[in-house]
Amino acid sequence: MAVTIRDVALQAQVSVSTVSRALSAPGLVKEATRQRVLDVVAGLGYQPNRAARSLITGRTGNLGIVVPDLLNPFFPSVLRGVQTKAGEAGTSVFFCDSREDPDTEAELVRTMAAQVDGVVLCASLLSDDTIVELAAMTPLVLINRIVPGVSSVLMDSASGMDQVVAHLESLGHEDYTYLGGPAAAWSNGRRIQGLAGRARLLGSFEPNFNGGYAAAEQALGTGATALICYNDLIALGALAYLAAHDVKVPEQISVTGFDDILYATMCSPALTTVHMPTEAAGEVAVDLLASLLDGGPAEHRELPTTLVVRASTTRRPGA
Amino acid sequence: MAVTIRDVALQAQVSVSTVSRALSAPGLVKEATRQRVLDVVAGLGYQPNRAARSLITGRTGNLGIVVPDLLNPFFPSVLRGVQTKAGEAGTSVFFCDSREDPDTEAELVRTMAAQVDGVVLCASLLSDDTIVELAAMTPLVLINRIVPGVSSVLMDSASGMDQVVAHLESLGHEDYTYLGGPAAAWSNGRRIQGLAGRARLLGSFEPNFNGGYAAAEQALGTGATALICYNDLIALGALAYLAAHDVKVPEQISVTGFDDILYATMCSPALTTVHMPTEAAGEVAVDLLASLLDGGPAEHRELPTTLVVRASTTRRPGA
DNA sequence: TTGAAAGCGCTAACAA
DNA sequence: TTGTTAGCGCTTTCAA
Repeated sequence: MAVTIRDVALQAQVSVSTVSRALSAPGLVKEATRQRVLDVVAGLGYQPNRAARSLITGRTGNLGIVVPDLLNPFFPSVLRGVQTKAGEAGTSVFFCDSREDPDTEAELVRTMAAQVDGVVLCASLLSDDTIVELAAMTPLVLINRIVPGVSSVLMDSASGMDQVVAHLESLGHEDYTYLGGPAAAWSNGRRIQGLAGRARLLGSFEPNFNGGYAAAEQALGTGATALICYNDLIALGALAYLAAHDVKVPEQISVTGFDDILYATMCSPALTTVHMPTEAAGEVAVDLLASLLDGGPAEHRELPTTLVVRASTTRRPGA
Repeated sequence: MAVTIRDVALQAQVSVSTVSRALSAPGLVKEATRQRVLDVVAGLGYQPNRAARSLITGRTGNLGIVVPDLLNPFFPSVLRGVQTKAGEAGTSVFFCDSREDPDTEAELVRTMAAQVDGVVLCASLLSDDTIVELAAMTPLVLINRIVPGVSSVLMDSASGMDQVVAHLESLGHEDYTYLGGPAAAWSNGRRIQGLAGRARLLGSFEPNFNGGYAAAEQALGTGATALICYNDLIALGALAYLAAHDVKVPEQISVTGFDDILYATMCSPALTTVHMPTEAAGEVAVDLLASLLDGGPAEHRELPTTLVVRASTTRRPGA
């Protein structure tokens, strides 16, 4: 077996409790003793057994994150933020992908709950009630979702959408269609709010490339001069459909996305979209979780979004 | 506190050992007893404490994966495969992103080692020696890397590269340039092997969009009629550079990628690239890890790659 | 087929 | 400032 706290105690000629304290409550040990212990620890390469520690403290030192779709670049970026912040605190992170399925999502959170100190739930498709129930089971922080009494961090969709519409109107557009995401997605509702009735609503579509391709097909008949998409993946799908049908973007029709994933810069035309501070959101979520674990109250943070104007939007044809 | 094994024992009127056996060694318990225990377990919603179990068995029921860059869509896809397979066995997965830094990578594996049953190391930038050392510390499975004595699963780059070159030659190309990835990346060496001296070598470049943009700038002077890129992200960067400088792809110059990330279908022109079975690789890695944990020997698996011809390649100009 | 009891490695009273 | 000791919740001998 690996080296235990007793080996360290023996070699440092102190009791196990002194070793334990030297490591986790340095203030309670005489400096000289502490140094001796630390030397032995380093020499032996001792690493405390997390299971044993966890058994006593009730803390695991782990946290979990569940996202709807790892293949949407939006989410790995959130993961990265979570890992960065958690890593600083020596916390490890479990991940899970619910594949856009609410039942799987709830199941995953329940499973995780047993082995983490808390979980970050991203773009949840669950009902408010289920979320509240889950939050009673384990410290929970929501990303891009608001449920009363549950901590959350929001990348402000409504304001982002507002910027999109303002941008299109400044270009003379008057008739635009919103290609909506999943009905169960809270962000979708939020974006529709941001539209404030100023757009024709279509959808719901799957929030991925194929969904966008299908969406564009439906949208083309509406006579809209601009397509506002639920997210970049849908926008990219729409772009592909339009290209395949010789509809020029942005000359004939403008297209906007949401999220500002890496691809939004790479595609052609580059996508006008709303930038979301994904990594920052992940980091803030970890902070909120930490404050929850310290016994703090549920908190809500809002992160600003910014419209990034690229090549997929231009003046309304004939305007 | 949560419900413990004693609560179950009490209510089922058996000893704790019987409960334990009913749960983890059903054969050793009379069927009727077992059923009674199971009923109580369900009724109470009992979940065994993993820390306590782990303390005794020495197994954590967790595994870890470290990848160089979560923002490269190639890796989330591997993650997904790992999670899928691990989830089936009730195993949870820790993830870490090394940000393309070998020191960080080694550090992450060492940290993980203490709290997982094994780790999957993806596209490692470490030296063979370090990897061997790590493998002595914890069960280890490599993805896209071969080190003698260490389990690994390979998506066959050399053959993929061979297909790329054969494809270009069938289109009449004679002069092509390879835009290389990181020198420390084993896959890069492997791909160069696959080229078998048939291409001009340029690089190394960062394996991302910016790297590709810079790479194309250098490559344009070489007079090559085709650019073979280390990965799709580099190819995408190259595409962007070429578009910005009015070089028509594929009319003036053909471009190929590697990995077949989702975006390779979405870009314009859609990218001719080598499809990598990423999710499958993740799943196989988990299998290999499991066999390692069962005391099996280090194994090596190779997964086939296939060239996917899309719109970014065509006949050599003037051919 | 079952139960009693001894720990796994650690932390946290409680004493000294 | 340090040591002694009693468990945390579970699995696994060993006996019955």
